[in-house]
Amino acid sequence: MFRVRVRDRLSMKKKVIKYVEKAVAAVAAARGFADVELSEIGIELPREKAFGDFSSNIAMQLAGRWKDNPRKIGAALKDELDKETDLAEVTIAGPGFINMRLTFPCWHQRLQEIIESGADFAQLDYGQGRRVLVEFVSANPTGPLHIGHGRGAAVGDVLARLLTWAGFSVDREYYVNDAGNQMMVLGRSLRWRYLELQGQRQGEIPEGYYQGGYLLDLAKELLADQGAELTAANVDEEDDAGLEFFTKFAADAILAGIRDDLDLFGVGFEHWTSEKKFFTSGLVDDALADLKKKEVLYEEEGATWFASSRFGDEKDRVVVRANGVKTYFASDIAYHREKYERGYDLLIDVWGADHHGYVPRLKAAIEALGHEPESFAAILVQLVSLSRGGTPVAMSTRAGQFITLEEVVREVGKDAARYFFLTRRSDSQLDFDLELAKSKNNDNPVYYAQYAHARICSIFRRAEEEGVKPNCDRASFAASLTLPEELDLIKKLDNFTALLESAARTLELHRITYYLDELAAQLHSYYNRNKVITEDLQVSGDRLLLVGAIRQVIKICLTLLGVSAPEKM
RNA sequence: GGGCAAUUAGCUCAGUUGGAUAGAGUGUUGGCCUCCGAAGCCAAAGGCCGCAGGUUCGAAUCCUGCAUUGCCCGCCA
Repeated sequence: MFRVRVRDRLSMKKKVIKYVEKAVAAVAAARGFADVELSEIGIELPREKAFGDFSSNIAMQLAGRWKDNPRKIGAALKDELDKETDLAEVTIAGPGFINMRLTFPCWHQRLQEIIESGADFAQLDYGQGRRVLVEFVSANPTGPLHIGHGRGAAVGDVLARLLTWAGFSVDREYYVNDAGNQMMVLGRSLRWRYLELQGQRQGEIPEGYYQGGYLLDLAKELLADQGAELTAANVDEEDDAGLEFFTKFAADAILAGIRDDLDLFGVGFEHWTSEKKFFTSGLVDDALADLKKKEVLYEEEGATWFASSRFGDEKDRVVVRANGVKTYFASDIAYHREKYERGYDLLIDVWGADHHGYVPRLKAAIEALGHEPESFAAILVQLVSLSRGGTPVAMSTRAGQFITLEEVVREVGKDAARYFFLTRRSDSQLDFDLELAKSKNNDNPVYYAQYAHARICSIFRRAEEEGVKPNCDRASFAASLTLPEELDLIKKLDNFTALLESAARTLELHRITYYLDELAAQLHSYYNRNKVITEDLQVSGDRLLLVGAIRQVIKICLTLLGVSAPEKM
């Protein structure tokens, strides 16, 4: 495998931090202060453009420590900063903010770096090659994926894309919950449908069984394929000896359907891991033995408990029931233990938000096993409520009345569905309106960004017709880009690395869609105000550089989101 | 009863480590195509950042209490 080279050099912010650090060190030395905690230096993008490109509150921070007036300290720092040739202007404002403005050539050079980085721009070495396992969807193979699973799928997949981009080595994993009671119920439900088809059962399917119509379809399939081969033992409802056949048939078929749906949604997995494997291979026993060795298990009332409360959980949890059956939690401990053994440095689980109470106990287990609690993160994904043109659509998994992911993707398209799921932070509730997501010509947010991309492509097609080319001359590169909105656009592009780093650090994906939306808005606004292709060759050539760089970043964003970047719409 | 989270414009939501005059979309009202794509742009109106205290140069952001809402609290998975 080739190693991805980090092509982005310094973002402007990091450059400015260096200047400020240097100035602080100089002033500190002059005042006889030895060490200053330089990590505390904060550089911000001011809200008001008039304040400059960057601003620092360091003078106010130092004021307390040095027992001096912040504006005085600011003035001393300004004297140092004025020596930097990249800084066009340094001013002290308000209570002691230091506002800095960079020179035009400085920004033009930054644009050049961005363009030269090409499709790799803003790739980070934040992850430093550490191995991450993102586990998501992991829906029980008892029915088709619904829209809630779709959100989890989008979040997990984009998380994996983002972390890969940020320098981690990432694998995606689907944990197949193919052990336990619900699989028995699945088998019984299919068996009942099968018998119904043969006229041996009438009326409503019993309470507690899976009611969805997909089981009836499966039963038909089963009857057509191999119905004749089923023995009396297979269909004996008194004795579950033959149940395994139905369970396996249903689970395999449903899992295959799930794979197809995810494929349609643009989501693939490196690993599909079976829960059953953990019981049959003795991995659960190994994990429990490990915990026992660490002296965090005890017996009480016939059951075996894990002392999770010692690690911050609110109470201890049962791992082996009094009847000798190991709990789901026990297999989950074994599962996560095995993930670490496979060599992953960081585990990320994407769960439904109703599982939030489960986080402390799993974290406790991870800590008890000797791993850093920070090496595990659970991303909680809130429910999706579905509506159509403003009126809610009722959903009930048990009653089998729900809109499947497949239906949604076929109706609104992969791009719109994915984008919609990522416009809000994952732990806040989301209303998904089918009509809105489907609308192709007005209110749909996904088209806003795609349109910006297509629009730039259109400009380039036009430029080619007119024989105008981007300005590649190093001496005059981008030199005519001096409008405030042009500099704002370069700043926005410059800030992309910081944006991705914060998204990767916090695991918050909505930051990408917000950034993309803002960048597209700036582009549209610029386009409406200024013509890219003009009589002036230098201006046209420079503006093509700028919009070309914007197209590049929009495409990176869309790719990270798994959304297409069309050249025409 | 205990725990976790949330509360920002009519509605849906952003708001990096505490920073300067609080942001977007949508909705409402009014403008912009003889001009590179109007799936776009511009402007106006709209706020006790749930309430009350505290911390400090400075709070939507941190702390405490209260109110309201959602979720979780099984030897289920």
